[in-house]
Amino acid sequence: MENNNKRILLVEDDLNFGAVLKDYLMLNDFEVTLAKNGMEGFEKFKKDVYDLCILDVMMPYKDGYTLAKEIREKNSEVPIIFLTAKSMKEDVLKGYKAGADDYLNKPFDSEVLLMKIKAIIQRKSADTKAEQVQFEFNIGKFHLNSKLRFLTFENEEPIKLSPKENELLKMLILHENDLMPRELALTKIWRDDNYFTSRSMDVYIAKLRKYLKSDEDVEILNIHGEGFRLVVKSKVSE
Amino acid sequence: MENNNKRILLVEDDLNFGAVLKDYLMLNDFEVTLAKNGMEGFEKFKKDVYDLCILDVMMPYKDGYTLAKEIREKNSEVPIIFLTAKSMKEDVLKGYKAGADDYLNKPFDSEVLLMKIKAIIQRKSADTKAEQVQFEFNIGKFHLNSKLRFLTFENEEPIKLSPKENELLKMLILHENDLMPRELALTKIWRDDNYFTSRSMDVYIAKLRKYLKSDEDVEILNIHGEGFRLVVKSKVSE
DNA sequence: TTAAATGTTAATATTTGGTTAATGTATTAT
DNA sequence: ATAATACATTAACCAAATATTAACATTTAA
Repeated sequence: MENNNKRILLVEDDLNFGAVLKDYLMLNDFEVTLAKNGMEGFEKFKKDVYDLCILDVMMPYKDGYTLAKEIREKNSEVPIIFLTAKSMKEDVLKGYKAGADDYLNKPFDSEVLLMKIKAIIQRKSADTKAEQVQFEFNIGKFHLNSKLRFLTFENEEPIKLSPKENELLKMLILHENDLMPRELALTKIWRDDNYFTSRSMDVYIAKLRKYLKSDEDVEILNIHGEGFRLVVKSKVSE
Repeated sequence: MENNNKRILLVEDDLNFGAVLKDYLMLNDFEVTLAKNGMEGFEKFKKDVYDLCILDVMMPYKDGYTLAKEIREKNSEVPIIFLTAKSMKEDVLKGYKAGADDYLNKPFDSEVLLMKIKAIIQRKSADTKAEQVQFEFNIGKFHLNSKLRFLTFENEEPIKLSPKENELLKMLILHENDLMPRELALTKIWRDDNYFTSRSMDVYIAKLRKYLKSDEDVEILNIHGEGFRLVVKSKVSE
């Protein structure tokens, strides 16, 4: 599996320790965002979607519990693990009350943390799946099921799309009649923007054009230097 | 909180400690069944439905891990908490691999245990409702009894399925005609998602395909990089 | 008119899946 | 205890699907 790695928000004021832990987690195929205090942590949390938060309890300005409460207010589902230096009962209870899923006393073993992370993400993953977004689209006489990666023209046999074909077509449809910037597709789908990925994308545009030929009202236009535009002509009935 | 009717299976060989813990839990409105060893624990587990299992790790005859694995084979959802005297890393890892939801080092604070119990039951109670119930399925000309792990084709002799075959087929059926994500099966059934478990799953898909060959309208399709899809063709009569 | 950008097809590389058999592991029967 | 068994995992090999790169043609904008 490539880009569907789980995203972790790590909030830890000890920069040294934070960096080491981040590296370790990244080695284990997680995408890690490191914030160095509660304030920054909350800003990052609001800006992105995470599968798990690991919060240090003892931090200046805003401690882990306060941060956890704020996070819970915005999102009641995301799993939270506390890192705490003290194994005081009060702290543990306070943590659970703030909505913790688990806690770990420092110093802890990294393998144990890894296991906890896996266990927690696993138990949550089912629910998270519910947040399925939109995956069915109509475009001209075509119908795209982007979950099963099927493109159907009228009543014909569905064409199977590859992951990249599917993602690209979906992104075009989401920008129907509007510019889909090159850069956007490259950074979101190819996760890199350089000469080669750009050429690769052009190859995929060619493939999509071939698929879409059956309906002459549907076309992918190029906007030189900017990106592409999926247009549907004569949208009479709708 | 109306934790009142939650049922807990407590397996603890130290009778004194077990009795005290049981009383404490009952004072907090749980229904508690106490078993004094792994054998008895498993018998009681089979006879009744529990919302949570608390297992001592160190027990004569059958230790907590072994018991947990047996429990997991019958029921992959019920939350399990381990009680362990040692805080050895190996034990903790072993526990998580056996499907633990949490563990506690003895001696522990009863309030902390209570918090954990509440946290775990709360997080599980949502999912548990939907699943768990149904165990008989029809798929094409087949009938699956996932409790007895029997797969029957028309009037022929039932095929006995292994636990993994059974779980996997059930999960496919629950997603009939839709995508069953690889990741879901791996995290739920294999409890880990890596190269080897993924290959293991492919082997099981091959086994299921062999079983399902008798009905040519039933097929397991692959969606490259995503997962599998169980389809039933020509669903004419309905 | 010329460099950069795009269109297109084909060749090549990489990743993922299908399948069978061998190996490992624990349980049950002898 | 040892053999038989059931089940699960790992290995090995091949095939299919997907992605990238190369090569060359065409278009666009300055």
